[in-house]
Amino acid sequence: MSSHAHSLLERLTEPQRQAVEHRGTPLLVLAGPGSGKTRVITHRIAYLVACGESPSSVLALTFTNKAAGEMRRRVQELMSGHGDASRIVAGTFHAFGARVLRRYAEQADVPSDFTVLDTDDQAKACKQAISEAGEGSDRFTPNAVLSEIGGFKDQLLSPDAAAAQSRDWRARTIARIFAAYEKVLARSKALDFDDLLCRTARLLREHEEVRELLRGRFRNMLVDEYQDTNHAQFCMVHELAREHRRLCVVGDPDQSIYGWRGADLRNILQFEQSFPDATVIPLGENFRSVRPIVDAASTLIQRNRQRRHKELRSMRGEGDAPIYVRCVDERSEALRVVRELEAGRERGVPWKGMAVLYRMNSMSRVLEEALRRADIPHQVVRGTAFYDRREVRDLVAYLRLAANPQDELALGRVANVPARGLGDTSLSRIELHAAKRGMPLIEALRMPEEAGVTARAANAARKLAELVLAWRREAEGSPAEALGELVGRIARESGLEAHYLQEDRENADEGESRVENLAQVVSASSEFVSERLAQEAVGEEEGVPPLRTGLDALRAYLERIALVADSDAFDPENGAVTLMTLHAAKGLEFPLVCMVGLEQGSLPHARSMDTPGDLEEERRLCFVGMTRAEDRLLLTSAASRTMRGQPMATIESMFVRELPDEVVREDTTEDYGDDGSDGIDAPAPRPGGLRVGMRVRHPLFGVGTIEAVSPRGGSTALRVAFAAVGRKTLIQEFARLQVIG
DNA sequence: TGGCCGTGACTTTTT
DNA sequence: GTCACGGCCA
Repeated sequence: MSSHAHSLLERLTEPQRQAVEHRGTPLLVLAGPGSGKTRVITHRIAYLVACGESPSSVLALTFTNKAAGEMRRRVQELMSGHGDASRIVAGTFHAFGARVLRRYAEQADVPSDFTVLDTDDQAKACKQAISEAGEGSDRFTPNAVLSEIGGFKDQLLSPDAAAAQSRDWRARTIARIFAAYEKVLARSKALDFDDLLCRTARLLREHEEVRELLRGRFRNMLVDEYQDTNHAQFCMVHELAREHRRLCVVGDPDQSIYGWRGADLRNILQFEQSFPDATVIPLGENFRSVRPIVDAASTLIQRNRQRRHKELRSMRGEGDAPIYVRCVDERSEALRVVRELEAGRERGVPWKGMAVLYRMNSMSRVLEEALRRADIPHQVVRGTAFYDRREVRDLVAYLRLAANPQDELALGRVANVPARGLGDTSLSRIELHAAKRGMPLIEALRMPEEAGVTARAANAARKLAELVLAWRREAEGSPAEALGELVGRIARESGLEAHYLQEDRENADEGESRVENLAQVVSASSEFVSERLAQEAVGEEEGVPPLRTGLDALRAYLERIALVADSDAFDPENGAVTLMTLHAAKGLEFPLVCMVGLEQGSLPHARSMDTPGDLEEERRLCFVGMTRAEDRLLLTSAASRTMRGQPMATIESMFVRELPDEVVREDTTEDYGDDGSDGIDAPAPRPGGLRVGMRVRHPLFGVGTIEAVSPRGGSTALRVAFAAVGRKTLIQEFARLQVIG
């Protein structure tokens, strides 16, 4: 063994070392939270290479780009010159699938220059398919259909196969819509995210020569977050690894929280059935959290039936027990959180070491408001990422058109953005005409008269087609370096820039400017290209074709943004408290964590309370949240929570009762809204609770006396005489008045 | 064609 | 409460 290989085994615990060293049979590492999962994977890769395996024989699959990037970075560090880390293939399942499909496009029966649809286009394509199948979207909502189509794809079923196994009318209809959907995608030369997996799995299953080539190349496989794999991903892994069986998967069934997205827990629970001579190594030592936090989370998760037994032990020793508080309402809850964060700050925890977690994005609002009032710097990890914003997607749609003028979905999105007189009626007329004549839509746009549209629409259509084709020519004729200029030109000539400039002006308080976001796309594209060209110069990323023309660059950039969601935008270096959903928190850790909304209906969520399997997933979600905390964990619930504008009495989460007695139940009678400070956050009085003569406190005006109460429209107007500012008329529902005394 | 208004729906969302 | 979509009217 080389000394470098030897040194890699130092500073690992015994089970970690076993997992790194193990050879010869498939390996399942059951890695509890904070047990050094990433450490094991990265050390294992570096160790394999140090023992003489070629870096290019290593394939490491992850779910997120962030995880893949982190893995590459850490492996590189560990290898420190012992071998070429850049030849290791570490990427997401989807990116790997896309790469294989492009390479073996012919065998996979996909166009080699396919584009990848985002969720929005997927919905549009689905709508289109529903209507092409002759159904109304009243009976079949795109989202419901899409999730069934996703299910078919996950099971590697073709539309025909799906139709063949349909029992009733509804299933047969959905299979027909599925077939229509596949046609829409094919016309646009597009694949959706599920295609990247299922088509790769089918390619590997059906084409022995491709399978053998890839098996020969990737003789060392690793899979991260194995509990989140779906059936198609399992097939990809199984096809590649079942012969050489040099496979190491790492995961934790207790942290499987994506069942609703198709993750199949059986993949990890029944690993030994799929790979009969498998070895299993549990990692139960937790190096992240203090003992009472680990114990509380562990007690909770033991209620689940669908799990593999694993003792969790804190290696950090004693610390504060988690605290649970039942608050009056969500505002009071938010204030309790604020108090906790401020106390943490006083103990020396930096803001960035704190997180507030919730089940639903809609719960962030009240928290944001409270943190803003308390002047606590914070960032919300949003559901809608940069590339999800309207203006960005509009520009991206134009870019896609330039790359692929046949992209009907992109065209449909921006044909009339900004408004150019080419509305739905004319567009569908032209679409119909194109379909009849069997010509690409872009060609039909150039001769709109044939479709019989108004002169205004015809003019707009022709201009649009000419624009798109001109961009396309420029893309082909310009060097890759000039991508930024091309993107800038498209932003300008499409009219988007002027359009959003106008909108920015009218909407000064949008917070951030849409035009600025467009400019960000321009700079992001040009940064992307220079990065890629720099990599090419040093010969990194083998097997990826070099970028020559602007068109190559444009395609590569589009692929990147299709496959890179930007939860990657989460920046832990930012000196701010992080607000995010429990799902988004997976894989992260913070010294101080607040988890809000522990109520029946929120956690567990109302839609997941009735079936035992779903309920267990909710419990795992709670487990994941709790185990993010290193030193201190605050759990809260609100006795009353406003949902859909209505205040509703809530029932404490069943998970609270499942926690051990050691968890401190804090005094619940305390009202954080009535702490005598400025009264800003006092809960509003119940309607009708105010009477003439009452003394009240207003956040801005101070203390006063109610002089009159009168109904006005649907609300109640109050005349209040304030000591400091005199008489004011206030609307009761909006003025957060607090009754004194 | 396009804008405005009313209705309904509304977990989570690695790619 | 908020957002998105569909229908209706100018």
